[in-house]
Amino acid sequence: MQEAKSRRTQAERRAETKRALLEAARALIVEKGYAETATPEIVKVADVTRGALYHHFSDKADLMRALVLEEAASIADEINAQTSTDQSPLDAFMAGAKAYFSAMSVPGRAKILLLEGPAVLGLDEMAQIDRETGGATLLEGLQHAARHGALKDIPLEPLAALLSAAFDRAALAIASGEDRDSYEAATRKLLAGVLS
Amino acid sequence: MQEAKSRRTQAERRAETKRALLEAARALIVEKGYAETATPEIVKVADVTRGALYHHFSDKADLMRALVLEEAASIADEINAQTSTDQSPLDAFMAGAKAYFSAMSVPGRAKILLLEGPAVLGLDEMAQIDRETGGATLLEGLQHAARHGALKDIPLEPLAALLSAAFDRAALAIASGEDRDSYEAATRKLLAGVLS
DNA sequence: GAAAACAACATACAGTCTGCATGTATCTTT
DNA sequence: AAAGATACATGCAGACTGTATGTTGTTTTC
Repeated sequence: MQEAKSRRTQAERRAETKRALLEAARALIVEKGYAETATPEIVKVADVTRGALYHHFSDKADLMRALVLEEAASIADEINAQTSTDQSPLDAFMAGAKAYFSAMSVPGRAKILLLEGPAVLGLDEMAQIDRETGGATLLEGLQHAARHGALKDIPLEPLAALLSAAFDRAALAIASGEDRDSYEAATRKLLAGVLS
Repeated sequence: MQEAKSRRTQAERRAETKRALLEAARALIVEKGYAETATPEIVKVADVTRGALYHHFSDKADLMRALVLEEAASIADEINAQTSTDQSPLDAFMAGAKAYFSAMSVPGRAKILLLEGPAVLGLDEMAQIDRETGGATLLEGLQHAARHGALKDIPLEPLAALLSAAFDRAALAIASGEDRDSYEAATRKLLAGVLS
């Protein structure tokens, strides 16, 4: 029987401090924003030193990047878990939208992914993360609908981008405490119009 | 005849240094972003001292606020200048959207108003500025359309928010060099669907 | 099962930035 | 023209970031 703290394997040490750092950073950044959250404060909450932070992350933005990647992966997982059986195109889209809104309703997630993330990492890198994490679902849905006759002569990628922006806005509003049903109704109206 | 530099009135002095600061800040922030633009650099380009900056603006964010207000006012002016004669609802919306895209195409403006602004001032303050500057046009258009029968049982404010987000995204894409016609076509599709 | 090698931290420091406090020049008022 | 106000200049304190260097804990090698 070995003591509680000693004799940890290196992998365990790594994982534990990284976890502590990510959780501390998440809480502080959600509360006060990235720019107002200083690294001395993060490591104080995480109960490690700044040396550990800069050992695991190349700089403060890199820590933010790790946070964004985690949240993006969680979103993708939660949406994939809600495997929608095949329905009408509109219902399929709305099911996806609702799953997205639910996943984005996890406290702090919308702020990290839709506000602080783009500000810190830039739109380009956020778009790339979105793509790699599984963000092309919307475009694929539109392409599928287009193959069945609808959306003639409409450029699909721009349309997907616009719809995505609208969904993000809805998610942000819902996360901010606005009435969920209203935003879902507006979302449905938007989708129904596009698919008509 | 008085010398070129001396004998300026206080109002002139104020206006000139404020202008120099705003222009220097604008150029640097557009180029490198707000966080990466330091006040020593701004005053160097503006050819004044940091004392002048902090005399005219309460802090760095306040300078950014002034920049945002200027750009927002310019946008409003440019859109109002394009007084659209009364047309069909869809055409009226599209005329407004195109005017918005044009106004947002001024170099740097989209970055200031849609990226850096929200990051520095927060979404709430940006929304307030938008409202005060004349951003309710979209909602008014929807309300007008609703009075003529369309949009039954659809919550208009959320819908306006979603459309606004889509427009912003289109403006950002166009400002980033994406194909303007494609985004206008997608915008039209979105609007046509909503108004159908 | 030591000792060497390595990974995971801890500490100290240099450079920079922000905001303020205090000093000086320029303009306005009387 | 003197007094007051306004516009700016300079200097400083505190804080923060990133790095360089030192130390502790873990794994590997013989």
